[in-house]
Amino acid sequence: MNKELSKAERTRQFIIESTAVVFNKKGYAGTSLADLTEATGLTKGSIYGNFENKEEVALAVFDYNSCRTADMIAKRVALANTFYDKLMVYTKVYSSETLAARGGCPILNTAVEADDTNDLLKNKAAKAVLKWQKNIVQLIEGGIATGEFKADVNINQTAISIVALIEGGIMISKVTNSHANLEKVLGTVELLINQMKP
Amino acid sequence: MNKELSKAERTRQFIIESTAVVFNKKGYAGTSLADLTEATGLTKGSIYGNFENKEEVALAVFDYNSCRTADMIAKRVALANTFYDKLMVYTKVYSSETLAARGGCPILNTAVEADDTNDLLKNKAAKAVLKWQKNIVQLIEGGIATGEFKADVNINQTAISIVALIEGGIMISKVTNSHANLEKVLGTVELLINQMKP
DNA sequence: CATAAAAAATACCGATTGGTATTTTTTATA
DNA sequence: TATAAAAAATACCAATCGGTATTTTTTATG
Repeated sequence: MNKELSKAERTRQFIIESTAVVFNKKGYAGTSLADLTEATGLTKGSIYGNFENKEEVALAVFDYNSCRTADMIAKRVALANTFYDKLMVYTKVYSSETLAARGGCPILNTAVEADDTNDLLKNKAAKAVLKWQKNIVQLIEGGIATGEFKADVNINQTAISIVALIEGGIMISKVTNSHANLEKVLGTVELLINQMKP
Repeated sequence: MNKELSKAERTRQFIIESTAVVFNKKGYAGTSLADLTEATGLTKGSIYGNFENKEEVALAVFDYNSCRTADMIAKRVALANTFYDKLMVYTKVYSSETLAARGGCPILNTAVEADDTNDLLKNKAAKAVLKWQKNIVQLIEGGIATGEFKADVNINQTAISIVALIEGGIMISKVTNSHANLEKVLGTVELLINQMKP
């Protein structure tokens, strides 16, 4: 009786999901194997039966964490009718405080920790940033094609600046314990989007 | 013969300066005492004769790292004649790649690592962010007073957004190894500043 | 230059780190 | 339900962790 996934695959997924928050909060270096056994209720032997080492767990967890956010955004973007509304999804998603409870944005956390210490994690974070930027670029291009946005918009600069604002805003709001700060920054994201209108 | 500073004070400062980059690159959890002895050439006994523990070194290093940047900016701001030029200093300082060589912005690095793990470091990072924002607010207010900027500018939102853009831009450019990305983001900072003109 | 104080080095400590070899338990299938 | 394979637990490992007590060296001063 195959239940779609083998026992090993289910355990692997269970480990990833159970340790996703602790890795995002404590970082790769700050998370110990004891943290992993505590979060999962499993033993070291079991974890090492499913992963080669701590790094492999961290890499899988990053994929899980970043895909979680990306999938959620993609669904909301798909539901919006105009390219303007699709872009506005980003301000609404990050305005809700669900991300903070899970330790903030995994891209930001991983990028900042790994950029001088771990190339595999760094590359994953870099790809996630560029994919995000690319998605915004496509939404702007779509809006230009339909006439929602001006044709002379600086597409790449606007896209990367939206990402920078959101990530910077998350950092600021988390460290200052002030959601109001994030809302101000998201207000500027909205401003950038509105300025693209003809 | 007192040379201004006692031997202990000089050693303390030597430890701070010698470990400033390694702490900024590897983070608090990722930096071991072995890293500190290696960076200083001193022994553990010597380091612990001048600091109570690793945390106290990290706290002193954060102050040193953040003051270094803040002092450099303050000097450049003081030299600029208009409030517009004073604000533009931020885009020029972060455009130079000196920060990246030292592991990026210490405020960003510390805020992201410590926000869920170390309250003392987190509070220091938070204060540095708020002080930075306050400085920008004062420059905008100065510009409004002289008529350089419009009176109806959303001061706090603009100030916090400039900080968010720069910090987000640093994260993106470091993780993607692309200084061009930071320059695009700094272009948007310039845009925000220009939009305040009457 | 003798001497006391201060600073740095040495030599240690128990606890925890990431990781593995082996045994026990669980699972799936014939 | 017997059995073999797979998965999880146990028990262990050397190395490193942050930290300290003690000894040696350096420093400043009378």
